[in-house]
Parts: sequence; C-alpha cells; structure tokens
Amino acid sequence: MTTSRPRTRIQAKNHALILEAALDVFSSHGFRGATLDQIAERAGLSKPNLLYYFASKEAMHQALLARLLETWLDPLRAMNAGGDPVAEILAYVQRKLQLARDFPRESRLFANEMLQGAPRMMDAITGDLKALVDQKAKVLQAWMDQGRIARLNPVHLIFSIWALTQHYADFDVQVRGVLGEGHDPWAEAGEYLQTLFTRLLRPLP
Amino acid sequence: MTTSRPRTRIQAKNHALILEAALDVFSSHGFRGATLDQIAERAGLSKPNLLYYFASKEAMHQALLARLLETWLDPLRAMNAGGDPVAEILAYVQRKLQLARDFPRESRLFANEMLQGAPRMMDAITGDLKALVDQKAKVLQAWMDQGRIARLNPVHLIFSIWALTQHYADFDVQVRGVLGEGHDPWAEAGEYLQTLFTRLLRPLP
DNA sequence: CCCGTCCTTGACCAAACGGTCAATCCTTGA
DNA sequence: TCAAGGATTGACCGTTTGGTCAAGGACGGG
Repeated sequence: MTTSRPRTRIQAKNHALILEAALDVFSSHGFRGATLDQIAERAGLSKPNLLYYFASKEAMHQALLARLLETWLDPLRAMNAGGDPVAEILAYVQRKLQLARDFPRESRLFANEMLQGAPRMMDAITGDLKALVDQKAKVLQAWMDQGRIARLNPVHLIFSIWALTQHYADFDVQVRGVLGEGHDPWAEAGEYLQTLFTRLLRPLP
Repeated sequence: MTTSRPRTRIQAKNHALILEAALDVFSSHGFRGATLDQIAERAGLSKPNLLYYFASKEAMHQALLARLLETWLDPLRAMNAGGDPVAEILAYVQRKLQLARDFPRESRLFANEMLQGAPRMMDAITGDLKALVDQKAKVLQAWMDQGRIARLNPVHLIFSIWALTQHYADFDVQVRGVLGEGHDPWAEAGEYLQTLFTRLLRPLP
C-alpha cells in the first residue's frame, strides 16, 4: 500500500522494519547501489512482502527522505532570534552535532542524495530549506549589525556549521582511522567546535 | 590489459578516455550504482572494449582511487614547518579549496568511498594518510607551543579544513540551491574560509 | 466458529547486469 | 606490401535486478 500511514499494528511494525532496513542499505550504497534483496534480508521479510507495503524501491527512498527533512530542519528552526546570539549559535552547533552522532545513517543518506545532485530533493532545497536559511540568515545579519557577533557571511556561516558537524558522521571511517585507537571522536568534536565557533563569533573590539 | 601503464598511443588515449568516463559515473552513483554500460556510453566505446583495457569494473575504480590519493595528499605535504604558521595554514586551506573547485568529481568519488565505509581505502587511511596527518599535527602542535597560533586540537583542525573545503564540492547542489542566483560559491567560500581561519588561528593575547 | 480482509510468499518475468569469446578490423614496422 | 600483433565488437552467457501474480495462510469482528 502506498496509502498514507499504517492502519493496523502489523502494518505499523513492518512499515518501520522496512524503513529501518532500507535506511541501512540506502545510506551506505546510495539509491542505485541498493537492492531490494539486501533490504528484504536485513528486514527479515520476503521481497514481495516489501512491495506489499511500498509500491516500489523509489517509494521507500522517498519515504525516508521525507522523514529525514523534518528532523534535519528542526534544530535550525529552534535558533531563537530573541536569545543570546553566541549561545544560540553554539547551541545549534551542538544540537546538529548530536544529530549527526545519533543519526549517522540519516546523515549519510542525505549526503548520498547531495553527491548524486539531489535528483529527489531539489524542490525541498530550493523551497523549504532555502526559505528557512534566508530567514535565519537575516537573524544572524541583525545580530552582526548590532555588533553582538562578528561580521561574517551569514549563509556561509550556516554552511560551515553543516559541513563541520556532518563531516563526523559522513567521514566517520576516516576520522576514526586517522585518530587511531583511544579516541572519542564525538566528544573531541564537541569540544573543538565549541572552541572554533566561540573564537569565530566573538565580536572584534 | 591490467598491466601497469599504457604502451601505445591508442592505449594511452583510451585509457584516459575510460577513466574520465568512469570518474563521471562512479563519482555520482558510487561503485555499486555505476554500470559498465553507462561508462561505455560516456566514453564512446563498446563495453567489451572497456574490458579490453581494464580487467574489471573493480580495476577501473581502483585505478581512479590510486590516482586520487596522490593528488589529495599533496597540498598537506606542502605545508612547510619552516614558514609562517598562519600563512602556511591559510595557504593550505586555499589550495584545498581550489582542489575541490577544480576536481569536484574526484572529491565526490572520495566522499562516496567514505560513505560506504572506505572498503577499498582502509589501508591508505590508516597507513599513508594517518602517518602524514600525525606528522603535520606535530608541526601544528609545535607552532601552538611556541604561541605562534592559537591552541587547538591539531588533528581536528585538519579535519575542519577538509570538511569545510570538500563541502563546497560534495554538497555543491545544496550550496547553489540555498544561495540562489547571482552568487559565486567558490569566491565566497574563499573569502569566508580566509576570515574563519584567520580569526581561529590568531593567538589569544 | 466462520468469513472477509489482511498478510505472506514461491514461482516467475523481462530487463539489466558484469563479463567472455571468437571473429574481424586496423595499425605499424620491416 | 604484407604479416603480426594491437584494437574492436556483435553475439552471447549466467546472474541479479525491480517488480508481478496467483495461491494460500493468518487474523479478527460478528
């Protein structure tokens, strides 16, 4: 069934089971590289059963992307124009980092989509995402004009937050490989990014 | 032929033609998502002809990764312990940014490999790459100990350079989509990163 | 307890996949 | 100019791919 949301308990369970498995596979192989057989095996269901709950491979991917976008935009939405500028931005950085740590597969799914040129997310990017960024960029710009944070390109400031936090999820293998044993990448990242943005944002005298 | 390097002019030409096409396809669909037919079409050669020059799809991918690693490590190698610390680091940032701008497909190929857990690059990461980073981290640490740049986690400083520069290549669609018309992402990125690292590195009084 | 609906799957399909091979075409050096 | 080796490809192979379908199993309200 392509129809909206699950109606029975079994539907709810298997719907979730499939999306969970699909996230695993899509996030590490991309859309084209993922196969229904892989997803079916990981979900513990037969392939035809998968297609009983989702109309197609495409539909599974779309369902994941739709769910993802909400989660992804929320922390930026939470950045409050009324709060203390530096504290608000630092809080956003840490929330985004936690998101990357707790949902690395979602982060990689998103990254895969971007690498492929966002064929299934273009609308969301130039629509909701751009609108939200434009709005928050204005908030940042106002803070800068008031001299409460350093003057920077506000949109690129947001880009740098995205880049620095997602990096730890998307390039996890590289981060761990280069750090070697006996490191907690996420804890170190939290500290490092705190320092970085504190220094970056402090207004010049 | 899998054998080392091309011997005839035709081999040299087609070898390059194939790798060029393969880079296109691998970088935007990942290894599993890429097909020989796609590569063949983009190279303007028949599929059997591809396999006359490369033993397998795997071999093409490996050839690309091998070539990539050299290009990728070079700018970091060029960071000179004898130079001015801030200037050296800023120069590295700009070199890396240029690399991302001029070779976005290579950047995406690398990103794809990382997202998949680096199944074909693990050795290089924990080997050459880690060794180089460890070495350069020591240089950075020495500069910090001398009070010539601000005190930061040196390895994460390197991570942040990678993250911020690669982001503009790997998430190009997002960057352009969010910025909208009338922007030069690379020029803006160059300026923004110059400012960011200048502020970040300036030693505290 | 029974029947309609929901759920599940083995068997199957056409297309696409990576790769092979024999036959042929082309280039080149003597 | 001509033979030998390099280059090219149509036809093909076995497997995997996304997706279908009919048939049967499980479940729940009456």
